[in-house]
Amino acid sequence: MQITRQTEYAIRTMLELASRPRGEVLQVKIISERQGIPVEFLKKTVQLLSLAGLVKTRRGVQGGIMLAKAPEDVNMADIVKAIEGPIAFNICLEPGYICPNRDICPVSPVLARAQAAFLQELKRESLADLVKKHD
Amino acid sequence: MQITRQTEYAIRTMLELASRPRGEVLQVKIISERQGIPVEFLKKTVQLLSLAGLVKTRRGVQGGIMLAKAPEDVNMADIVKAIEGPIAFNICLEPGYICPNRDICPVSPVLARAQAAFLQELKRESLADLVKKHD
DNA sequence: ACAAAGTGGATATAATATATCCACTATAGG
DNA sequence: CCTATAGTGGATATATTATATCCACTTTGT
Repeated sequence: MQITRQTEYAIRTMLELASRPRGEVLQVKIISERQGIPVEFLKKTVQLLSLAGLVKTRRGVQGGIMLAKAPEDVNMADIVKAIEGPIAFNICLEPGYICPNRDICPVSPVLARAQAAFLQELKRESLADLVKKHD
Repeated sequence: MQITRQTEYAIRTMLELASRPRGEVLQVKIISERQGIPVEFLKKTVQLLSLAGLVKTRRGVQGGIMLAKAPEDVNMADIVKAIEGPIAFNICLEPGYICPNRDICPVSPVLARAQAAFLQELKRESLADLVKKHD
């Protein structure tokens, strides 16, 4: 019942990027040093962010990563989902899962609502909002 | 980012109990058979429920467990907390944890709100509500 | 006295999260 | 065109947590 450390790394990385002038690239190595995150692990994390379309990457000399969208257009739910995949507070809520006794089980609707409430709160908060508070 | 299987076991156990006449005791073994839960594991789970004051237990012959409160007075959050302990969506929200850079980190308040929204939804649903839907 | 049923501790197994290693590809600059 | 840089991707190791099992013990009704 926790977000993973990797998700936190991802959030911190996005905050780093968002706190810089738009379009500036930042090396993963630099971020890892500044945030105390193991480089190799952060590389994987960044790949997930990239796959989700949240960051753009550039290889080679002078390469690095940058936000793919304006900080106003990225919210916390986006980041969490990018790392953890579709959120499912219980197996019975996972996409594609068919509960053997879904007709009589009253639990999944409750969890679904709780989950929706959770995600909605995360959606309300954009990266831009967070950076603003950061100052 | 999931409730554990043990929490689901606990919910199902509470539902079993709530669906019976008030005051009736039910053996853990019976519940485990009916719900397809490993007995020894369910025993541990029941102990957590007992510790949290959600069920009463009786040892020896004719023993078993029963609800400690009326189904109207137990909600989903109670059960989840009984098994998972205090909910903390991130380390920085754990009771007693002091974030090294809490003054500038904008993340924890967001997670705290999301978490509160989640718990509130769970609180809204009593065991009695669920049993009603069950029928 | 005995069998039933919860208590409690120790341990094993499985699953997942976290971290590391290394070979590879793309790219800017000399 | 060579080289150093920086992301890509796969394989593997380690740590942590969740799940499950084993067993000796206590309580209690008959």
